[in-house]
Amino acid sequence: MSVAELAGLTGASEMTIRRDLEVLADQGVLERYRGGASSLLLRGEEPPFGLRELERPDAKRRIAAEAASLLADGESVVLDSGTTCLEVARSLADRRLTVMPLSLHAANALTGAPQLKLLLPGGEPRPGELALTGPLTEASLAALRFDTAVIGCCGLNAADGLTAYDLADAAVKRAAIASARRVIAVADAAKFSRTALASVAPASALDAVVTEEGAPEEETGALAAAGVAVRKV
Amino acid sequence: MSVAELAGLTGASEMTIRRDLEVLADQGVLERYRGGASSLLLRGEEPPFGLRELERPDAKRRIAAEAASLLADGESVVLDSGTTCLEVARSLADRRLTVMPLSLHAANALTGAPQLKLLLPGGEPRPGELALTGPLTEASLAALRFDTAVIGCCGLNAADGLTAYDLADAAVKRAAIASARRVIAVADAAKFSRTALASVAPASALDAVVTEEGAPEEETGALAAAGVAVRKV
DNA sequence: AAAATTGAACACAAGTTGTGTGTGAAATTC
DNA sequence: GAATTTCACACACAACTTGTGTTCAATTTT
Repeated sequence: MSVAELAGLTGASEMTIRRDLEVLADQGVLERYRGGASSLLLRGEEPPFGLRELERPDAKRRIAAEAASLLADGESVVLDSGTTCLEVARSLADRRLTVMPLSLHAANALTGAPQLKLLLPGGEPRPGELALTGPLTEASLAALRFDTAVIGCCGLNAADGLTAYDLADAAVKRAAIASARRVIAVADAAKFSRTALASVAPASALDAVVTEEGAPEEETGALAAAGVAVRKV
Repeated sequence: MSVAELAGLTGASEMTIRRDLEVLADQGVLERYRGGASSLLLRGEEPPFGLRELERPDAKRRIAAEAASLLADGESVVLDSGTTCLEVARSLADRRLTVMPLSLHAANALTGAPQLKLLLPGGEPRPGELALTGPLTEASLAALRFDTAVIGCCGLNAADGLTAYDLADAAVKRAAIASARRVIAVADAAKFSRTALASVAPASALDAVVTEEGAPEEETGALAAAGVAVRKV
């Protein structure tokens, strides 16, 4: 895509296009070259956090509210990384809970929550995503036992189970699931038609899935048949 | 202090005073009652983070830059909590280092640093301060060995050593010092005339102190006599 | 019951952010 | 090496956000 082409398509000036491309290049979304830029996504990779957060915010908010309603006051919760789980964090701000978020985005959303006991795992924040990963994270999780784990994912279906794009992320999710008595997965409709590289857990490891009305019947039916409580909002 | 009194002193309207008082009350700086508010500081306690960050930012920046210059590329550094250390974090953003910040403020300042390897300890972020404390933090530190620790403090002098207001904080500082080969303290001039509740370490535990020109001669001299390299900027 | 205080709604000013234009410098192409 | 394109800086301008003041009804206090 050339700068002139983008300017023509958007109606913005070339200067604006250049400025925006520079920001996106810094985010790692695209590669800049003289006269234009080429996308670095689209190759089965995950779009960057900033872009994903703009996708269907209303659906995520509804799913998050429903997941939050499944938590009882006083519970201890481990909260996964990702945009949907960040929304869950936001809807937990006024609750009385013990929460361990697995990303700095969620942690920042929860600092200042008056009644919430916030607990951070150690680890290395992945650039952009700010998901905490690595041996420190896994060690922190291994040392604790939570009432509930709220897990996000990149792909989810009965056949492949819960999958993630990033191997380090998948290991953390697995550790979170292992250290929780109850596992709730949050997933919008698009997740059911996707399977990512890293396998996290079979569908049978989940106690409940919160999704939306648009989720394909055959997939949610198969999950229900596997003993997972499916809630559509 | 009554609302009308404050409005008279500042020249602002009562509505503005009320709004500002509400913010400060949320921060825990003061207690609101009908007709006015009373300060919760001034009792030898530490003013809240937001206020401290506005105090002498230029001096902190100079001290931070000097401390940063003492670090060599490639080093592993544990970086304490507090406003001065937050400034150190900012001046580390373009360096090639491994950094473990002990507060979420510093962590947020360093996400996005391209060449920096960021490592987070676990722990509970103290409200406002966002300093990570507790057994998880101490365990994370105990498992690691750093080249250098950059430590802030509430009070520092040759007689009482390095002191902090918060007991949990002091324990974390002690753990950070114990897991580093070299210890650099950063302290503006005011710290030398103050001794806080919790004792962290004797002055002899420090390898270097970075402070400013206004620091009292007798104190810096006593530190130098104890074998501490003192740098004034 | 009367007085004082408060919070909400609206209007307004100031500061911030994003955008466009013009210019000269730098890089690429022929 | 000259011509052309692309880029980056500077400034001007508009849209938006933020903070402030006013008014007014509701609440609390005396």
